[in-house]
Amino acid sequence: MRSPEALAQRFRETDRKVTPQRIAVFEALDKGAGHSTAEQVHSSVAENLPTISLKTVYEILRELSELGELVMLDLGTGAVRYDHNLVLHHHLVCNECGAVVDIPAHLTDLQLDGVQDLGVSVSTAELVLRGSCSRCNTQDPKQPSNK
Amino acid sequence: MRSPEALAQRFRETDRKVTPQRIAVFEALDKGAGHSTAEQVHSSVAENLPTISLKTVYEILRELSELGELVMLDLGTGAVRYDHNLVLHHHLVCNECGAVVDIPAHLTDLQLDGVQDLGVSVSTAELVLRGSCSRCNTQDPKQPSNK
DNA sequence: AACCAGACAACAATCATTGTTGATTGGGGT
DNA sequence: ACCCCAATCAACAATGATTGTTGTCTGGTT
Ligand SMILES: [Mn+2]
Ligand SMILES: [Mn+2]
Ligand SMILES: [Zn+2]
Ligand SMILES: [Zn+2]
Repeated sequence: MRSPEALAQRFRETDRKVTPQRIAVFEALDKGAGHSTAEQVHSSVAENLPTISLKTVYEILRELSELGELVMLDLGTGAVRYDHNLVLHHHLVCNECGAVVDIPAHLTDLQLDGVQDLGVSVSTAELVLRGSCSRCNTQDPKQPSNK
Repeated sequence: MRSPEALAQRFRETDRKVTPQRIAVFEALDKGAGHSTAEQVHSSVAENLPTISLKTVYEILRELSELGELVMLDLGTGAVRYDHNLVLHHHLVCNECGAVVDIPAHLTDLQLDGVQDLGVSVSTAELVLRGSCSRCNTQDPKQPSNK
């Protein structure tokens, strides 16, 4: 994701209004950890903008992903995650605390040898690892960190 | 998945009854293409057993996956897919027709170089490719094949 | 034959997400 | 400063896959 200012400019350029709700969502995403759910974004924004509705948050998040400024991730955790990291990468979902960890693409050599022999053509490749994050790996388990 | 007979034996061994509904689901999975949804299994079984309820199908499928005889797959296609292929492998989801294609694990060199440097430990790695299946790749598009 | 797991109908409930409607507000171009 | 209309709001209803519930009945297994 780009800076809140860049997003505001993008919204103006595409004939969208830059409202306090949108600014607040831009900033929450910018400050946030990076794989928030819509509920989490709403909670975060509502600290300063108590009247914002969850519906509006959903709409802003959808617009951002339609503009390619945000990536919607379905990691099988129940709710969609919104990723502000636009660089190609993969993810690890912690089995203990549910945290989502970025796995840089260059750390995974993804050779698809002979896949084209199946007659298929591949446009995207998404790798989802499951295991333990560094927190749950180091510290004693069952510490409720982020979820 | 193993043969319907082996599953029946497994059910008897674990103090479950081998009912006509269970046998019918075993056989439908055995004959089926391999990545059916619960609805699809129900439709298939209902051809010969018109009175079977969708709820019962869900319960049998859940038992099979709890026993490790079936793999539940969430490929982001809306409904869970039940995979009777127990050998480690990956999947391609066709963007055109929605078909799910098995990608043998040996065709994908999955090197996770330096991932442990992040402090994480990996237990499973699931690769989901998106693109076109061989049918949609070869034939003219928009032919409604399997879904 | 008899017990009880399992199946059944017929629901209600869940949970994330989207849709609706009608009223209000405020951003931004003039 | 004004005005238009996009955007937001509340307050819901609806979606769709899946699970839960309850009370009844049936059929597998011993
Ligand atoms: Mn990420
Ligand atoms: Mn498969
Ligand atoms: Zn963790
Ligand atoms: Zn296809």
